[in-house]
Amino acid sequence: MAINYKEELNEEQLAAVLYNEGPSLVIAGAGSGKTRVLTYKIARLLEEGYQPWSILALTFTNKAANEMKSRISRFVGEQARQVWMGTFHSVFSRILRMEAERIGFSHNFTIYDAADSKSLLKSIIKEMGLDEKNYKPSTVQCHISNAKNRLMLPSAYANSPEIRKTDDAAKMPEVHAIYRRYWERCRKADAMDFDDLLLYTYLLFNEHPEVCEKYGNQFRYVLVDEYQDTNFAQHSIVWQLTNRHQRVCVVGDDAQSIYSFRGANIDNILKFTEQYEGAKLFKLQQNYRSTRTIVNAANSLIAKNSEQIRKEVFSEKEKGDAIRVYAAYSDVEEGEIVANKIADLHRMKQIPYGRQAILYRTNAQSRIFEEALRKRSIPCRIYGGISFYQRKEIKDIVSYFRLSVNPNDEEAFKRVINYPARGIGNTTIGKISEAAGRDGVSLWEVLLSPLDHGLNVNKGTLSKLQGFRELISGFIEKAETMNAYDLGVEIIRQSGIMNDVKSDNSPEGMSRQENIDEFVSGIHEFCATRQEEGNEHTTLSDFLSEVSLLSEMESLKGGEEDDDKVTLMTVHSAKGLEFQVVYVVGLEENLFPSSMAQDSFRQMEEERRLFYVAVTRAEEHCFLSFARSRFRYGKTEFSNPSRFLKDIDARFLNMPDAGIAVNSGNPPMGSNHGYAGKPFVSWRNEDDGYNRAESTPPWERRGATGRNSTFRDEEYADGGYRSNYNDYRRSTPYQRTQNEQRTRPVIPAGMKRVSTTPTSRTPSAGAPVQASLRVGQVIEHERFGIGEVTKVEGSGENCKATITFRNVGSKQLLLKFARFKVIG
DNA sequence: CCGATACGCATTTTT
DNA sequence: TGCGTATCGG
Repeated sequence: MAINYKEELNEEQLAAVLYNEGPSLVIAGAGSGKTRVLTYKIARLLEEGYQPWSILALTFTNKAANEMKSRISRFVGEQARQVWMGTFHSVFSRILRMEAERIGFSHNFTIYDAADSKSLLKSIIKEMGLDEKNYKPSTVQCHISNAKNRLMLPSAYANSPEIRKTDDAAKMPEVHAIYRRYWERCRKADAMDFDDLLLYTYLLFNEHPEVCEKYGNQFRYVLVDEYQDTNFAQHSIVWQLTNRHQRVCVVGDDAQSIYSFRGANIDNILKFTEQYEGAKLFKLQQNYRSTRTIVNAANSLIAKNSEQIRKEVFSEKEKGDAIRVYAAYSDVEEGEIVANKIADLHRMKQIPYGRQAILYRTNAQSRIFEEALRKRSIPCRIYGGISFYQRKEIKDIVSYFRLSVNPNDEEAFKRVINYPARGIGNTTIGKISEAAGRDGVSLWEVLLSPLDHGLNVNKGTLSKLQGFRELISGFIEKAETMNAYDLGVEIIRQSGIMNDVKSDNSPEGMSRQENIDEFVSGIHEFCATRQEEGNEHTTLSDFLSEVSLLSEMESLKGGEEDDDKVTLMTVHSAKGLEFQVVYVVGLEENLFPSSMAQDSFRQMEEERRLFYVAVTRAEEHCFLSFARSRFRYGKTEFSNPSRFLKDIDARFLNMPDAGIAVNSGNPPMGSNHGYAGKPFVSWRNEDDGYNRAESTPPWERRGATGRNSTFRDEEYADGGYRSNYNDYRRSTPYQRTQNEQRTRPVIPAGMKRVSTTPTSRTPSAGAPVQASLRVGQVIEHERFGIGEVTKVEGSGENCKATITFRNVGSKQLLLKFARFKVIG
């Protein structure tokens, strides 16, 4: 497919795409087509003759990687599959698995998630006899994580006077010792935590120059998305790979750096042109997303920050409405106001629920909005909460899997040795741990030869341990050859998990059962996909190495985007998204900006960037709101409107009329006579321009008197929307996932579902018509959707077709296994 | 080894 | 307040 770059890109985008004379930094303002530049640039490189596998494109999320992959495959077809594209963690874990032996790990090393590493730290703190009041696992974890992000090994940590001083001051002088032990324990367990994936990559490249050279040569061009979110380790690895050839392009927006609490270092992007001398700077400043008002408002806000790369983001879209600010008495009223507005826009302006989003600073705020929406029968989807793989029942199963692939995995071992209950209690586990620690071996090795390691337990216990050992040994043996799905099912049965869960008929038990079913389907689907792509065999190890870096079941989720629900999420998780209407709520001091940021300049600037991200998510309408009182930590707290409301130029705001506050600041505690319970907020008439707002926010004007509520006539004009009550599905906490309350996937007509229930797969189920597939035909695949056949190879059993799908890009499918129907 | 009760704590979280 | 963890009793 020929790409008309000139036609499809603006001047700056084009320049950034075409530039290939050295390193480049693309500063991409919000909504300025950053992903567009990256994808066109990769397409261009391929056109110029770069081999797909010589291009490395790094992102932070799987979602971003998948998105880019599918966009690129629309240009270049199946070549896109060979481009090295993925998250830092997934790309480098792939490399680490290939090179594991060089750094003392095995190919099958485990990846510890945050919970695993926290649990390990907890055990270590306990073993060391440290005061658990002073040494909170999460704090220690944070220190260690920071150290790793800065490429600091235990020895360097222990030898750094500054760090030791800080730790001493924090009453945690022994963190260096914990770190060292933690490091060793991970190695014994053949496990890496998330930070290790980066740190060990760095070490691998650093200690094995030939390996570094190998990959440096292979990746002739490296691109990085969201560079403002990189930490020092990531920055350093990119440098290791590119410092020789300097063919690197990083894209990001310093104004959207909101992850410093995770180690992101804004200096990486601010100082990029210093590190890469002569790097060319491109600025994408035209915003294609939002109205001029929204863009200008956001500009005026971010201008209040001091550290940033200068840029002027502009929009050529319509002017749009002023940003309205809603003042509410209470959190509950804030919820009602927003819910009413949503209903209003839905009814009066036909704005779908699915294009409206409520963004808040903290997850705790979601509940009020959820309830307000439910009262109005407005469907919503709440993001946040624990992800699928963090659920206990899933983690338990995954732990068995992990153990079957890597029996030295200490956390998995401890998790399942007595689940389901088999009479091996804490005392016994303690003895095993002790023996393992004493002899410097893994728990599993103690189990293999308990006598050699002086394990002192009674006969009964010993035989129980033998039982567990044999159970796992059986799995280990099978893991090498058996298919992941078959073995997975076997493990769930034989371990006793199946029985345990089946015996629980409580609602929670049923939910667990469903999750397990879904997980099993997921494994099945994973194997089926791999098979269709031509991989004969999928082992548990294959499954684990992909799945341990997924937070959701992204890989197998059918598009559920189509259902019309209001989105509720934190501002952090909204980064990268856009909505026609955005409500940024809870704009109060000590909430947004967070109370944690109050005494730090840098953190306050980050909060402001966070607010900037929130506002720039809006395409057409942006609403801001705050509540004067809020129920928090068991009592009602009063608060002041956020300083950020004053940071936006008043020209772009539509403030509530006078009379919000009796006085500026907090109403008298406990005696809110005069306005308690009354809806007092009055709004201006419909948005019609900027210039009415006054420079002093009304709540700061002294002596203003309240006009009584006129807001009902506008906000509660809710006519018909109570009728569809039944459409709304109540969400209960345990149904909440990172992605929503899930609904059963819809099975497209004419195709059999492969894996709703694992047992539903019969030999004949959905057998595809395979005889007559020709280039140019359009098919609908069960998972990948609609696509066009671009290539057919082989015949009969081995017939393999290349299909370019509209949404997921190009895939090679073995017709023997693929499930689809021909539609044109 | 599980359940009940008490205590203490409380952002954001791509991987 | 409300959850997750810690500890004790059966």
